[in-house]
Amino acid sequence: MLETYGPRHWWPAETPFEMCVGAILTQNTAWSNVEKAIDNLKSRGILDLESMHSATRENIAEAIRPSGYFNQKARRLMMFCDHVVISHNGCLEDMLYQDIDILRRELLSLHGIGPETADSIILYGACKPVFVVDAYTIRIFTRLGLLSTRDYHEVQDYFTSNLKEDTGLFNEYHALLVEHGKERCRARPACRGCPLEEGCCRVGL
DNA sequence: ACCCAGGTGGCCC
DNA sequence: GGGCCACATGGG
Repeated sequence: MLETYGPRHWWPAETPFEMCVGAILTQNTAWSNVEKAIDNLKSRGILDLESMHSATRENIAEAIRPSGYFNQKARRLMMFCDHVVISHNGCLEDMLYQDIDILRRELLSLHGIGPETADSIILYGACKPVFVVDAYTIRIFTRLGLLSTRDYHEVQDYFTSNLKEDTGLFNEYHALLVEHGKERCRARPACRGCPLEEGCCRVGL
């Protein structure tokens, strides 16, 4: 995948806060829609912790409308901001640079942040070695016959017990799996990220 | 007119 | 623990 696609340079964000916002906005949503939402937040001047924390829910919701689930996600973003302000004196870095297990439990305690969003923030926001599992990862490895469970932590254990614990490796691997998973199958367009047929995708297996 | 997208939480059994 | 549902916009 690395040879085919090249380094992905993830996460596509200019600040840790923007990274966290993107992680929430991309839940079950195409990244192209998230980009529109991020641009709207930026042009409204509410893509930093203090500004978003003091913004109204309506203003946030209107800005992120293109990313879908905008009412739900506006609340989730506000709760994330509230948490950083209340529990970390408004300093996101203080939150991110904690012990990795403490940070994970803290993120999971927030409404609307589940295992994938939490791990994305830990890997790409805090730069700590946690393997991120998503729908593409499960689909690709199930098709390869290497996975027989869809349980998040069982899948995660499969990777972390077979890979060197390395932030750079985990960063690139997950990003490449997403790139591969998005690729449309040449033979059968309905099939994405299918590694099973000759010439089906750009990655030969 | 479909189907899917870098999930999560609630509810049911 | 697993199976369904709501949440919502935009692109193929």
